[in-house]
Amino acid sequence: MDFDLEAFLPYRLNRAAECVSLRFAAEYRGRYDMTRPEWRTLAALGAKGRMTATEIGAHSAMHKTKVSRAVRALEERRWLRRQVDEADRRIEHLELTAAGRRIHAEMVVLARRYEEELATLLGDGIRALEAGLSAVETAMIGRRPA
Amino acid sequence: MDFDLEAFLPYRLNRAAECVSLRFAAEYRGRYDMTRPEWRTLAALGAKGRMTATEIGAHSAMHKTKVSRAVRALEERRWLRRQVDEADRRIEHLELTAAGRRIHAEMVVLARRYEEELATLLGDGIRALEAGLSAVETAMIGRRPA
DNA sequence: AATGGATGGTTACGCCTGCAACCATCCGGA
DNA sequence: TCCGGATGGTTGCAGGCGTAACCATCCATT
Repeated sequence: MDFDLEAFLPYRLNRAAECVSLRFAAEYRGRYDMTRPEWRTLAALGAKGRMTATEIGAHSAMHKTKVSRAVRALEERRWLRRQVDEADRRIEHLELTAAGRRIHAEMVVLARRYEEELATLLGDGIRALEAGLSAVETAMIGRRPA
Repeated sequence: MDFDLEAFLPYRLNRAAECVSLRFAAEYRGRYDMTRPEWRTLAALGAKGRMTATEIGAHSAMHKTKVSRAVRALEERRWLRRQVDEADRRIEHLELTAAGRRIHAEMVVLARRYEEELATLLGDGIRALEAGLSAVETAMIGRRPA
């Protein structure tokens, strides 16, 4: 009976993630009209240079349909180019165009600025949060719901 | 350029929340075919006994349309009853029916079990996580995206 | 008593999502 | 060579979501 939703970990995690994430999403949505999957795809490609859709999905923990649609959206803006693999024609190698790399560079600046903002907002708590997230990552990520 | 999405706090928070939350949602979805807003509404009413939709929204950080839909769904299952306020007929007081309280009791058991599972999975990390979440809550919750 | 603004709650619309089914291609074994 | 299963990727569909517009009701002011 005396169960407090306020104290339930999944609930708290969700709310915190929502809040932290939306605050940043508001920045790039307003500027570039991008969705989160698009931003993540851009970030992954910007960092690694050349990946397949499957690799992006694995790296970013996104469902493959999400990746597929994000890739199409980025391609339509000419921020991304596809290249069919010569040896295995199912595979598409993805890479950013010059315009895509330019946008990526701008977004990295935004991201870094937001990281600093978070650091000052959270103070020492940020270290605890990072430690806790590491614990979740090693214990649970990848594990399918029982 | 060398920006690693893997290390970006909003991203990590989201992934952890998704993982922790989905794992539990799978339990009650499978058993009761409930959505998260419905579960949260049930939990809030089970704990407080009698609330209005607006109060539930404020308490659980849910958009009022979410609450509205969850209330209707729970009402259709006869787990919840509405009662129009005599003095102010805009207000609807909500409370669980006997059946609703029964389900709530079952779900509290599930939630507690999951809390224990998390505690063993995360080990000491759970304390760090809770501290980090507290920091986020005091620093950011309620604050609208700039 | 009348009115304009505030409040509780619902709903039409369009966007995003995951599931499942699908297409094309590859590969290993008969 | 042919076939069946596996893999990369796309899409139809149904459902959840937030925005904005909406209805009903209340209340303070006049």
